[in-house]
Amino acid sequence: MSPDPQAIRQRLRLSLLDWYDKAARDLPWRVAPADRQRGHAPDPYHVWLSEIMLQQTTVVTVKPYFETFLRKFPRLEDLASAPLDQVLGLWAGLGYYARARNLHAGAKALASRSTFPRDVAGLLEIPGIGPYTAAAVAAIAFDQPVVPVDGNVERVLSRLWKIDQALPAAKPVFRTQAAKLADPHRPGDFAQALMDLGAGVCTPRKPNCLICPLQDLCQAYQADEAESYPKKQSKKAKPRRFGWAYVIVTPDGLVVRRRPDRGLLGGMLEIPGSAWHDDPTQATFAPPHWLGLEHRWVYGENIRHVFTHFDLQVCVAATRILHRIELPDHQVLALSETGAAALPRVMRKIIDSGLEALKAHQGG
DNA sequence: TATCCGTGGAC
DNA sequence: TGTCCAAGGAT
Repeated sequence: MSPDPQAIRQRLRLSLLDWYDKAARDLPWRVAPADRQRGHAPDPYHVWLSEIMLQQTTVVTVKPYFETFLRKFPRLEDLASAPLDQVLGLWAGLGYYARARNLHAGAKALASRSTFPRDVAGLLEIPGIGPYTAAAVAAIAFDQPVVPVDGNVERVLSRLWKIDQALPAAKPVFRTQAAKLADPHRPGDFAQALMDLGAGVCTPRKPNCLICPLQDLCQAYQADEAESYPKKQSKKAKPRRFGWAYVIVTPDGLVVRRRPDRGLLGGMLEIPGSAWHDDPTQATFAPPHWLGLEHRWVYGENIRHVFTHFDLQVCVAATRILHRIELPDHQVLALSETGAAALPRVMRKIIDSGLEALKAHQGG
């Protein structure tokens, strides 16, 4: 007699929700399962904001940013009416800066509506919300019976059903399997339970199968192959690129400029510098011509930084100039204001390197 | 479908 | 040092 798939899925839901009731993580954007069952609903704004921040980003990293955003923008309308540059400044360091621009556009779109969209179709119309986030918000904020499919859910499913097709090509398979699992009674908790399981038990490396509530259902565990799932397609090697950056300190502060609002570090501030070349011999010391030639440069520690699809190595030169300057396409940022500025991490590294070099050479 | 898009932590 | 990859979306 073959096992009934419906019955297996029902056992899975009960086991996972029972585990979640005891083991749910306490997260600032989450309503605890006990409170949820007493009728406490999460704030859709909080759920949406957290989900945007959590795209490809760990909980530990997101927490302080989430707290800061809620403090600065307690309501959706506060975020919608904020200047974009403030949003970029508060987002600085979190990465994937298109998310910050989409968050701001999304806030405007949401605030212009009479109600927060409650279903996947409505949510998909909001900038920055794709299939995963639409399902996550629909399930968590509104208890719609859908299952968001993220890396955690893919990993859990691949092991449960021992799915051999490789990601990302097999994503449709996972979405089909996930949809079958939707819990009709507690969709929001079920979605969060899957993610907690993936984050804390069914981890990429050394999964803790011995405490897993789904152990008796897991086909990969039974084959002693949990760690070899999910199957993934091999990735291309990352190239390394090279460039120069020029940290220029004037009496009023640092010379910076705004990057184009699309593409790498879109809309963020940067330190003037060369293009980033694949060929290191093309990255030569060539400070901005508008500075003139008589400047004395000091050299900071080279910076290395890892982007998604290339590694970057930047040589840092720094100089202090005694006169004020006005330049088209540049602005001067007071040193006291770099903290709140829209400076991505790589630029902060460059600034630190340059300022350190200037300090080391002072009076020397 | 494939590529582009940050950052930090674990191993 | 290298490698993986984390609650993905836009194009």
